[in-house]
Formats: sequence, C-alpha cells, structure tokens
Amino acid sequence: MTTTRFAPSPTGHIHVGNLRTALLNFLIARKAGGQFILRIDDTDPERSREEYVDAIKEDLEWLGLHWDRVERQSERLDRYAEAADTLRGMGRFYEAFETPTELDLKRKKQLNMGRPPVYDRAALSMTGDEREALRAERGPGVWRFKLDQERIEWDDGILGPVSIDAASVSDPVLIRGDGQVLYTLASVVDDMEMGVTDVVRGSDHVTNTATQIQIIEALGGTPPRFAHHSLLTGPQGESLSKRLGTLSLRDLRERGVHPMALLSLLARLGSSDPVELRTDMETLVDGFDITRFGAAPTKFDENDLFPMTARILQETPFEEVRQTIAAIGVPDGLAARFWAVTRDNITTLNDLEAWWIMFRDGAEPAIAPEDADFVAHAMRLLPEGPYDDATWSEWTAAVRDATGRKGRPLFMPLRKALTGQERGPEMSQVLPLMQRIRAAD
RNA sequence: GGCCCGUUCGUCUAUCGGUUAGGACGCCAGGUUUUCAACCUGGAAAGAGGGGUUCGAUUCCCCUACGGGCUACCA
Repeated sequence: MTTTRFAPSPTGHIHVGNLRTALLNFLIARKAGGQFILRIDDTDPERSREEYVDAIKEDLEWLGLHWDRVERQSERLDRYAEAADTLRGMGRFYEAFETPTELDLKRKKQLNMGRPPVYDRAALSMTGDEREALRAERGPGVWRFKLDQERIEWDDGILGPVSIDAASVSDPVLIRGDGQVLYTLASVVDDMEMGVTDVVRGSDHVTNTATQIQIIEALGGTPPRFAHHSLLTGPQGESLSKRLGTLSLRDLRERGVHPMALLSLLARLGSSDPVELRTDMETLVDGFDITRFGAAPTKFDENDLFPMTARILQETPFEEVRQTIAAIGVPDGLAARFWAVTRDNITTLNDLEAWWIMFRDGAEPAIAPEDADFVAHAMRLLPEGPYDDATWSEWTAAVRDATGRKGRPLFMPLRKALTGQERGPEMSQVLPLMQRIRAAD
C-alpha cells in the first residue's frame, strides 16, 4: 500500500514551505488510495513544544489535510536504540570524541588546504585503550555511521537520476554525546517500520537521502521511492526563511486566505500543470501528478492567494458563511441578502465587517460640487425606509423625470452620495440593506 | 573551497534536434455593463553568455556567469 508521511518538528508554526511538503505527500497517498501518516519529529525535548504539536494539527485540519495515523518519535526511542545496536553489531557504527571546536578546526584546516570538509575518521583508527581514556576524560562520544565510500544512486521522483559520492560526505552522527538520537536515524527507522513507500521532501534533504539509503540497506531494509521538490523562494527569488513569520499558515488564515486557494496554488506551483482554482479536495487529488514538478527553485507570491480567495467567495453559498455573518452583527433577516450583495465585492471574509458597518451606519456622502443641487433634489424625492427591491428603480425614475438626468450622470452621483464610493454592488440591491442614509439626514 | 540541483514570456512552465517556441496566471486594449467584478475578443511578452557536436541546436556536450541547497552533537 502506498504510504506517505509528513514529519514536522514541533519547534514552531508551519508555513507555506512545510505545507507544500505536507500537501504533496497527502495527495500522493490519497490519489493511490493509500495511507497518510502525521509523524511528529519530537526527539529533541529541548526545542519541541506541545503547543506547536496542537498548532500543527489545527493548521492541517483547517486545510482538510486529514491524516490516517499519528506517530510520535519521542515514544519510539527504544526502537532507535535497537537499530543503533544492530549497526554497532555489524561494525557500521563507531564512537568519536572530538569536541565541536575540534571538528570546526579540522574543517577550517581542510578548507584552507582546498580539501572537502569531510570528517577524517580519526576515531576509527584509535585503539581500545585510547578510546577508554577519552571516554573517561570526556564522557561518552558521538556515534557515527560508517559510510561505504562509493557512489550512492537513486532515481528521484522529481530530480531524476541522482548520484552522490559518499566520500564527499562526512560519516553522519546518529547519536549525540548526551545519548539523544538524531533525525537521520529516527527517520530511517520510522520509515522502515511504518511501511513508508514514498518520501517526498524538500531538496535540502538530498544529501541526507544519500546517507539514509546506506543506513536503510545496512539495517536490511529496502529504500522507499524518494522525490525532492525544489524550495520556495520569495517573488524576487530571495530566501523564504526571512519572511516565514508572515507566511505561517496561521498568519495566512488570519489574513483571510481561503484554504482551497492555498491548496490549489501549492498543488500546482512549480509544476507544468496550470494553477487552476479547485474548490474541493477530490478534484485536486484527481488532477495531481508529482512527475510534473520541476527541480528549479519556485517563486511564491502570497498576493496570488487573494484573487483566488475572492473567486471562491463569489461562488460560496450563504449557508457556509451564515455563522461568520451573524458574528459581525448582521440581523438574521438581512443576512442572506447581505451575502448575495457583498460576496462579489470582497477579497476575503475579513472585508465583510466594513460593508456591514457601512450599511448599518451609513456612509459619509461623497458629493461633487457640481452635483450638490442635483443630489439635494434627489434626496427630497427619496421615500422613507425601509426599502425593497423596487425602491431604487422607482426612485431613480422619479429623479430622472424631475431633473432630466439619465444614465451614468444620474446614477453615479447617487451611488457616491449613498455609499461614499464609486464602486460596489448593484444599487438596487444595496438600497434595501441601508439602515441609514446620511446624505438624507 | 567541496558536493548536489537549477537557469525558456513579469510568474509557473511545454517542447522526446527541424515549431510562426505552445499554455496558464498576470498585464494592456476593445466589447458588454448605471460602477467594480465577472464574461467575450484581441494584443504585447521568453531560450543567461561563450564555445563545441550537427546539414540544423531552446533541446546533446564543455566552460563561464548567476540562483538555490547541503557541507551541525538541527530537522
């Protein structure tokens, strides 16, 4: 069975970059009728926070990315220890005692000599006595995985054939000095034991994949299919990391972005399929194809989200927004009409309140000097409220007859006098919603 | 510095060596409309640079430039 996973680390809120990874994995699983696992990568107790676990779940639910299973790495530490023992037993694991400062120094030295900054495996040539001495002096060392120094190759679902020389990569540390298991090992053990068949992640993991393939094989497993998507950049190609604060899912939600707008964009951006608005998850799943994605960095502009949101709202039935409209204080009797009138004239639901305030309290009239007499005359002809669907045409007909104006010069000054704006919904629909008309006061 | 990946209209991209280099979004213009939007029609708009290979390169190879990633006792 096709099984994918999204494996966030609960050290912060998730953002559009994370979402892209989550979405691709979700869509692959759904399209294949498989399983989508939410795996919380919380091996680091220092940085992991429970509130972020909740926040991540909340964000995914908001988007409708439902998972079939939740796993927690913090509850699986014994499995990782077992895998570590296996590696030790087969001589692929060795303890090293260099301090971070020493390693840093070694790297700089290598760089200066024009050599690749790869761990020199000094620990491998130590005698048992030397090891004991260091352990006594410095405490437990780190455990490194001994790479086979050959080319590691795989057929990437997005990048195509990838080949990395293991000799250009340091033997990865899988267990820290304090005993904490690191991502590289935990992830491999989980993917194997949870039956993950497809791993889609950002291209920042490409080198990890190379080493993980060797670890999987050492543990007797078969590597899953890997696909590495390009990373998102800002509209100017700048790194997104500087702006992640404003691109968290929570922030986008607060700014009124519609979930399907976000999903529609991210399911297509960077692929050769056109970005088309999808209003339901089924069609998004049907049209998805991971092989259409390219390897080039992808520019993401959150401003694209707003026109898409507006278009979704134009087609949103009243029932779906009934609560929202009630919450801003629109009386039940007016709510359906209020939505019908405003939905074509908003970008996000956040714009609704301003419209209601205008209808409730009236607008500061905008009257050009040359229209002042005309508007005053028209206001004397305006009947008492409340108004209905026919009021606008009856009233403007009367004004036309009285003043001789017609067409745009007739309608536009009245629109501006009543709403204070040059644009907006049909006036025949607006008028019945107006609780107060300041121009007539 | 080393290792990976990349570079086609503003953006996302198509092109299995021969195309008027196609589409989508955006943009501009016209139409329609009492406004805006929507819709319809039309339009402008692209192969980073340099070398090869070839009868012929956007396409294959090399170099350069530029962009991104990795090079942690982070994930």
